Amino acid sequence: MKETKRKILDKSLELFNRDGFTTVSIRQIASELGISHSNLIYHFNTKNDIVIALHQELLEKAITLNETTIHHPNFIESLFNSTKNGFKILYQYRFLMIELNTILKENEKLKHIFIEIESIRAKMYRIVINRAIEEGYMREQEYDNEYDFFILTIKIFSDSWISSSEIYETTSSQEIIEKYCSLFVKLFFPYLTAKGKNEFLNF
Amino acid sequence: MKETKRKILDKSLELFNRDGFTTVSIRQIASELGISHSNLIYHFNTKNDIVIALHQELLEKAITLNETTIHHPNFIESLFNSTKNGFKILYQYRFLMIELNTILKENEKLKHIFIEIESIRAKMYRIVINRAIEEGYMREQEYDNEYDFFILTIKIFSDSWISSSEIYETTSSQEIIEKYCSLFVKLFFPYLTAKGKNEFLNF
DNA sequence: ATAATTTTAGGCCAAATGTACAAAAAAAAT
DNA sequence: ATTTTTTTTGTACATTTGGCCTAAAATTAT
Repeated sequence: MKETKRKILDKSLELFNRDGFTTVSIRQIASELGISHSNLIYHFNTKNDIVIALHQELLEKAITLNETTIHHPNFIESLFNSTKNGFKILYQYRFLMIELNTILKENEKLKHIFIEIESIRAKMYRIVINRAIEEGYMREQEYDNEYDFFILTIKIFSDSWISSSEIYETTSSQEIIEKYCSLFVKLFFPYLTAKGKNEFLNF
Repeated sequence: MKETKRKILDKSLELFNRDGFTTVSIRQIASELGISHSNLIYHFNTKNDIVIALHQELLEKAITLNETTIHHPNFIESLFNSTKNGFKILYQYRFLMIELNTILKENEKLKHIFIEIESIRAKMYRIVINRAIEEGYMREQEYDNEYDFFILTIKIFSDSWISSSEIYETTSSQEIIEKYCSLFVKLFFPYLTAKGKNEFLNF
């Protein structure tokens, strides 16, 4: 990637995370970089193009992560690790989640991509849960579609923990990620078997 | 309340919900009402003042609701009903939740109010859960602070189901509210006792 | 070395927004 | 009836923003 393009993406991410996507203008980004706004527009026509590029980056990082952690033998350990890594990456691009609705509203293209990915994620969770049941870590459903609802809950949590932390938390990024990470994995606890709960609490 | 003031609040709510808080300007609200923007400013100096007034309205409705439903004898029934009513009211003011971070970022006053209320809500949930345990509807904690974490989860869900629905759902308001309401109460299911689960599934 | 292409800068325009002020119109008080 | 107060309007200004066009500078290709 061209150096200027790279610099634009880095600075945009920094400013979006710091001041919010909506309030930061293309001109501000250019100004903070010490380049002309025309130059910035030459590389990215609109703010939306920048977001799409940043989102693409996030995606690639997430995919890389997935490939390295998916074939982990132990369910509990794998749950803890992949959550932590996933949360870390997401937090680097937190402006995306904080103003998700606004961003998707004016960016139909990104919205499609986003929904598509969420659907894939849901299927992946379904597979993971099924395997956890087979291996005796999670219990069977106690009513129809119980785990479909659970996956929906997970989805909502994943999409919104960053927004929530932005409002209520005042500690460091590190601590925030750990707190919500821990909260996320605890969502699974009540669905674990005795064996699963045991391993969980030992962690 | 003065008639004009009332009309401004109603129209603002309508436009904020429809087009998003950030994109709607004071001038647009005035224009849609057929009054001069100077007149609008006479009543509400800034958009933030309008939000605060709307939030106040939401609050008053929520408090009224609370007073009428809090002393319900049956835990399960009370959970279902108060959730449904609460969700309905919140959905009327959905723009608040959809752009919560943006709104609170530029409105320190509202942020304090919001955090204060959330803290009260958390305490209320704690009381409700304790009573549910005493009455044999919910099980005891299986590890330290389990219910504190659960309450945090509830809080995050309550703050974000509307944002999520805005992205993924295409059905009617009615159906959306019912869906997420049902999802919310299901969060409690794994923590119920056999007695609780039984009553729950009968509902 | 020169031509072609890519990258960068500067300036200008139109639209939108918040802010401020003065004056008209309406309503209320005396 | 006429003052006073409240409500409403019109207008003008400064700022910001995105969009567009042209030219200069830098880089690359021939």
